[in-house]
Formats: sequence, structure tokens, C-alpha cells
Amino acid sequence: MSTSEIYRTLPEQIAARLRQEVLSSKLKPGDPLREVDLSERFGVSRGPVREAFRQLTQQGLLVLEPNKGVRVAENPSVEVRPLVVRLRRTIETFVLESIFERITEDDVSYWEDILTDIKAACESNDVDALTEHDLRFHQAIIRSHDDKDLFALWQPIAMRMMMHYNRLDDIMDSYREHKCILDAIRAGDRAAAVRALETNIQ
Amino acid sequence: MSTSEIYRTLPEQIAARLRQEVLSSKLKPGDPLREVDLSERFGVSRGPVREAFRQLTQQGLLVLEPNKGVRVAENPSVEVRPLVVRLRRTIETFVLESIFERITEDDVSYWEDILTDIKAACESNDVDALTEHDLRFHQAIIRSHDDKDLFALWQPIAMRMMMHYNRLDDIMDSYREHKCILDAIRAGDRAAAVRALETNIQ
DNA sequence: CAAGTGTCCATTGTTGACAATCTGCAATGG
DNA sequence: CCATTGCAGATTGTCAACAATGGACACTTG
Repeated sequence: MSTSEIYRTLPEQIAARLRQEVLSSKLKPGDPLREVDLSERFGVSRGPVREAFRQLTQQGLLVLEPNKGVRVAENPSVEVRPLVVRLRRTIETFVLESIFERITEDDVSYWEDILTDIKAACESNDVDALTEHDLRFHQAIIRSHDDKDLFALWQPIAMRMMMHYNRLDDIMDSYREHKCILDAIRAGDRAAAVRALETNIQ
Repeated sequence: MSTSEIYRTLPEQIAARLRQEVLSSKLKPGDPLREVDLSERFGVSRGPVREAFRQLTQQGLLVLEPNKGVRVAENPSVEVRPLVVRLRRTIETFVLESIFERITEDDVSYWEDILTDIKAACESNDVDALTEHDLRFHQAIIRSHDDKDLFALWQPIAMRMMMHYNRLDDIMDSYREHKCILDAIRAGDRAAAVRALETNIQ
């Protein structure tokens, strides 16, 4: 991992670890998670673990049943998946269009860095790392909008798409698609950027 | 209130009360909520209150800052609001279209009941009750889809639209719009139902 | 006087003990 | 034999005490 994000709170750290395990299918749909197990594993009490569960529930990665605990969520059904794709496209293209004129050199160079990580992950065939950096790439776009609430709107939708899913035959396609987005942005071609973004989201 | 929903857990009950107060603008954007205050008010410890905060944060009604507590969320900005409308329309029309053939007599009669509540709220000019039943109406549609995950997807978006907002000059319009949806459903006119639904969501 | 530092207090974060609830299975009775 | 009841263990729900954090304000120090 080329980045080490800073997490302010204990629950955030726990949630980040669990999220990674869900997205990498180390934890499979339906798997139950026990508060005591995880509190022992992370060396904390059950409180922060519960809090992490809540965060991941909100993101759609876990489902919570009162008095019964949490389980890893199922993938979106084949029927609902197209809806999720449409929702995610709607948000991301909205953001890209509305920030387009205000994109700075710093933004682009930050996205370049992530693209480098994506390339490395593709070349070493590391699907988990690719998932992580793919998410970071799109997150970075969303976060560059002034309205911070957009991120909260986007996250649960994006997470549902990223769960246990890989649509690509050739993992390198992921790098190419993201590069295509960035190229269009650098060229100042808004329509092409949006098109590339929509191609990447499916 | 003509209905008394059953809440399984303490946090759910607390969250329901607070949600009502946020949606009715008894609590205003930016207002801080203190765990101790509310735990005393509801006669429980801070645990369930914290949990209720998490639920409402997930729904977009509260915002949470680590070590600083929660505040009532701001309204969506004028720039983002059209996006929220689009997202909610996308989900609700998706659901309506995909359940349309399978709508039962029971479904319709349940929706009728809610429509009656909406009418009563409009006639007595009770904006809070209208908000509640309006939400129940759309919730009922979403919930009639088999995929229960759709509700989790829809809720934070719908909540953001309902916050401290009233677009109607004449409150009775709300009743008319919902009646229009139900009439089209009863007539088996899918396209008209979708059109009426989209008219209602703005 | 301005910038930085220290202290106090309100508030949230964390913990471990105890209570309530659910699940599976064995005992019971028709 | 089958349905129902009643445990026992596992697990989550709630609580109250204690720790850590952040903000306000007075205090030093140049």
C-alpha cells in the first residue's frame, strides 16, 4: 500500500480494516461478525467495534439485525445493479461537470499520483490494491466539490458497486479507463471526460 | 398521528422522535445535540442516544464531528438540490416500474389509507403530519420491492429532500399529487403513474 | 500589546459489568 | 410421532464510571 491514511478515531481504523476485508472478499456475503471476536482481535472493547459496524452498515457493506448482530451484505441483485450504476454515474458526472472549470493543477497532480498507484496495482495483478486505489480515485473527484455532503450521498452507492465484483477480463483496462478520464480533463474536454467517466462506471 | 409504528429498539424510538423534530424544523440546521441532555430527557443512558445519533447521521439528518458531537445538518445547497431530486426520482420510478405488474389489492388499499392521512393533514393544515405521511407513502412504495436494500439506498436521499423544506404554496396540492399517483396505479397506467410520481418529487 | 502557553470545564470516547434477547436442543405431553 | 415448552449458552443491548479531547479564557513572555 503506497498510502497510509490518517484515521482520527478508533472506530474509523477498525472500519477501514473491515471494509478492506469485505471489498477483497476475505469476508463473504452472509458471514456473521461477532463483536467480541473483533474487539479481542483489535485489542479494544466492544464499543468502538459497534461503532465501526454502524459506519459500515451505513456504507452498505454490512447489514444489521437487532439482537442478532451484523453480517456481510449480499451483492446487489442483478435487477438492482443497473440502478446502482445509474445512480453512481449521475452523482459522479454531476460533480465532474460542476467542478470542471475550477480544477486546479494540484487536483490533477494528486489524481496523477493515484493513477500511478492504479497502474502499479494493475501491473502486479493485485486486485485488492486496485480496488483500493480505484475507490480513492473516484473519492478524490467527489471530495473536490465544495459541498461535502455529496460524499455521504455517494459513498453507500459506490460501495455497493465495489463489493465482490470485477467486471474486467483484463485488469489493465482499469488503468486505461482511468487514464482516459485524466487525459480528457487535462485536455480540457469536458464532454470527453464525462464520457470516459461513464465508461469506467459499469 | 393516526399510526403508531412499532419500534424494536430503544435507539430506534429515540431516532424516530429526533427525526420528527428535525423534519418539522423544531430542531434547526446547526443546532448542537448533547448526549447527556437527550439521555436525561428520554430516561436512558448515553449508549442508546449515541446509537440513535449514528442512525440519523446515516440518514443525513445529523452531521457528526469526532470529539465535538453532532449537529443538525444543513439543507442541501441550491446547487446540489437538483441532483438530489434526480436521484430520488431515479430510485422511485425504478421501483414503481419494476413492481407495477405485481401490485396487489392489499398494496393499493394500504396506500389508500396513507392517502387518507395525507388528506386529513392537508385539510387541518398540519405540515408536520403531512411530512410524516408523505414520507410513509413513498416509503411504502419502496418497501414493496423485494430487494430490501433499496430502502437503505433511498432513505438518505429522501431525507435530504424532506429537511426543512416546503415547495408548495397550497398544501392541498400535496394531496392532489399523491391521489394522482394512486389513480394512475389503479387505472393500470404505468406511464401516467411514473409521470405523476415525478411531478410529486421536486 | 500580541502571540503563545497553561489550566479548567464541558463534552465525547472507551471500558467492563450486568441485563435482555435469541438460538438450538432436549425434555415433556398430547 | 410431532408439536410445544423450557432450559443453557452465546450474543447483543444497556448502563455508569473513568479517560481523552477540544474550546474558552486567563496568564505569561517577548
